[in-house]
Amino acid sequence: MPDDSSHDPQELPHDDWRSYGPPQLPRVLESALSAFAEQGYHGTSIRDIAGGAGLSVPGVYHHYRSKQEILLALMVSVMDELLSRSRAALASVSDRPEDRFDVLVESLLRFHMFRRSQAFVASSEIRSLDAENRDRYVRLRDEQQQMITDIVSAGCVSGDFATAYPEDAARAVATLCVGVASWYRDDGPLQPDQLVRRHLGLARALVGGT
Amino acid sequence: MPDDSSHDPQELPHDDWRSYGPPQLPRVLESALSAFAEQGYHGTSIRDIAGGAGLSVPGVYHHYRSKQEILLALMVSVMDELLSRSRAALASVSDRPEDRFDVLVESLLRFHMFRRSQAFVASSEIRSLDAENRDRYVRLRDEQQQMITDIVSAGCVSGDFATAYPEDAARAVATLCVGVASWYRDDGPLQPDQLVRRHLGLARALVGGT
Amino acid sequence: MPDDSSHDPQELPHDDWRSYGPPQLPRVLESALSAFAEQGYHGTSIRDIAGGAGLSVPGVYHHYRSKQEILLALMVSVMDELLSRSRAALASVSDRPEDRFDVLVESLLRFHMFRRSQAFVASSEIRSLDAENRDRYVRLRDEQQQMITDIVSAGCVSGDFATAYPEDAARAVATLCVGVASWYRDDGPLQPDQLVRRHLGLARALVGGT
Amino acid sequence: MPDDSSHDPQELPHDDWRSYGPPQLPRVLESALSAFAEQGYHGTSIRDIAGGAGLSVPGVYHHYRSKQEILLALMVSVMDELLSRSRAALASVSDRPEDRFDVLVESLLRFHMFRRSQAFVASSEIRSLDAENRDRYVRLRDEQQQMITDIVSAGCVSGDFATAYPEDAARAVATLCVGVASWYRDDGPLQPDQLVRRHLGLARALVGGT
DNA sequence: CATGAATGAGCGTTCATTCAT
DNA sequence: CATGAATGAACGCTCATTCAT
Repeated sequence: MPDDSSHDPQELPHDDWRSYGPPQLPRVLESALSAFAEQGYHGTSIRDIAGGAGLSVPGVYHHYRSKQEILLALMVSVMDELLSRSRAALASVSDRPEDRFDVLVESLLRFHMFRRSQAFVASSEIRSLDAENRDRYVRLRDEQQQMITDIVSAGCVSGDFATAYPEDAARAVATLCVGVASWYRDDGPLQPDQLVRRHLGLARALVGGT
Repeated sequence: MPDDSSHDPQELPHDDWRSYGPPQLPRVLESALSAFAEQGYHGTSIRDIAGGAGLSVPGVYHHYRSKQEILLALMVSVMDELLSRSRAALASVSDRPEDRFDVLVESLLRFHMFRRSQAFVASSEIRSLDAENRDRYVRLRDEQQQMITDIVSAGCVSGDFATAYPEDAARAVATLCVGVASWYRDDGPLQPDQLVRRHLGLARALVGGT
Repeated sequence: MPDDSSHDPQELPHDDWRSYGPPQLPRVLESALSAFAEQGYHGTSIRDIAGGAGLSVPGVYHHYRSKQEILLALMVSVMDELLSRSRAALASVSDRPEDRFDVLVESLLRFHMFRRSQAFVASSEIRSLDAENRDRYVRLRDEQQQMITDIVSAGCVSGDFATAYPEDAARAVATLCVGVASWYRDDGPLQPDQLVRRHLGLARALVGGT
Repeated sequence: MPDDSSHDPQELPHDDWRSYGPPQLPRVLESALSAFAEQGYHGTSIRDIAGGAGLSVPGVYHHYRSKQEILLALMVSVMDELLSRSRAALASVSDRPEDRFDVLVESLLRFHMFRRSQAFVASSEIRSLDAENRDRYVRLRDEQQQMITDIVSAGCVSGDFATAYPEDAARAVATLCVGVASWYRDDGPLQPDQLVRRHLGLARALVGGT
């Protein structure tokens, strides 16, 4: 099994969490990503993946032990990058809940714009993970959700936010950001910064901020 | 091919759009629904569907010409019920944008609570529809989205709502309601009326209502 | 799964244990038998079996759940016929150990001549059975071996046989009979009755009979 | 291709044909042997063999051109050792048929005890040899069988043996000895010398010796 | 509607084998 | 000898679908 760790986003601390180059996925994952995004995990064959990666079928199995392992590698890599960028975003601001909220939402929005298909696959193929892998993955996702909830709760305590139901609001914020991956297009009418500004406004409204 | 139109929800005008009995799907669709919800369209075999419906495989083909036709029938039936309930909800109130918004959002929320798996499958399996069927279905879905956008726009004109970007806000409202299907559980901590109240508040915040 | 019990040798009591018609195996087993005999279980593909049976690959799976199940069905059917004929043979003679020995050996010899490939596959593919199936099969085989051992032991007690090591001798007798399946040919120089006579002589010598 | 002839048993004249050290097979053949013994030739992959030998897959191909060549090398080496020991055994006694018979049977028995899996694989995988290799191997095996037949025939002429069908008896003797490989265990109840004594008795009985 | 039988195509996976380094 | 990368062919098995009864 080859060493793919060079592609592991953890190794690249996303101190510049706002900048997105082209995703650095190994060929097989790249191919699997677009196939899963279009046809889903079960609708994609190893031959599809191999073809998209310019490999033969056994060539794919040289790198990954099974189709399931490809899915897992893909989803973990996505979640790793998301978490890494979220942490970097939070590390770049003060302790004020408002600032922390803004920067985290912005990071989520940008990720769901610029890693559209990754984010989409990661959220839609959880059920295709084996029980064990699913547990492992869900823990990562919950960690991300908790980051939002914690900030919203802190903001309620501090009086920066006014929602009576911080957890519901936090979930709505996450839903809003994740939803972006379902409709955003690079070539759409909305410029990234525009999108961020507008949706940050919506997110603030959800938590009863100013 | 037998006539299944007797199951068409359009025939039952949902004048009581708030009340949800058990869904009235033919056995095959019922079985397909839960299978698609758990494993997706491509992860489900005709044998799965037949087994779940207590039918033989040819028995399934007696009712539907293909697996694709099952998916289409299911998705159209879901959308029909959703639209039918939305129209009934709107028909039950005045012309005031605030009332219309509230009632439509409430209807959407209730549908995504009480037709959880239907709504989930309908939104996640669009890509599994044939090109032709997909067009047909998307038109229905756009119709639903347009209902929200129209009301939000009207509210902005009338001064009831204050958002600067009615279309983005309307989409966020829809995302919020659809998202409910992803996490709501009958046996969860939130009572239906409670959920409606809280999320109606969130929806109003999104459009800058009071 | 179709009912193959009509081919089950247990249902035809082999009261005429000496007479061998053509084997009455279902087409799939017939095909598997000759393929296994020539190339072994692992050297035989489902496509080989299907082709030999005049079926498509799924056609084979309509009758048997797996390749392993084919092997098991084959081996059990062989052992059933062998045991059934052995019992019939013993049931046809007196209690005298000499008679019982002669008739059992004759039955074994004839079986290994006229069910050559069956016997060969049954003895050579035990290792290809799953652990569970192997246990089940080995019990049947031990039962057959025990029939010989019991008779030899009885003959030693009665003084009909003179061997000092009845168990070793009984195993040698079985080895002798089973070995026939490795070299006997229908079109060989030795007539069946001739073969039986000569090898019955050898078997008697092994137990120190007269 | 490296020269493996240093492992060729012909170079170690088995003048002490009774003594068995651990088998001196090259690692690849050693690994192939145990794999073939357990799962058969077709049930064994090159990766199995490589793993068992502590080699990489290309490492195996460094020593042998193909899987088939491994099988051939293994079977020839087994047969070489068997024949070499048989000749050494015969060279150690007088011309008396009885002595020659005893010593040859003893050698065969010991070989099938102490080279159990070798003997088993050699006899069960003949069908897995290519046509050409099979011919070459069968000639060796026939040579071994002929040694027995010749001695039995000589004993009949000299009056030492009393069987009316020397060839059948000789084959039965071989079958008896070969059969030992199917059930003998190092840790079984029968000591090697005991086993030899008892089975020599059985072999003598087969040829009508005293 | 059921059962039973069937099939072409395709599934995920592994095979023996090769070559560059 | 190892590692790493690769491949055409084949593996056991399942797919959606059909037809006769």
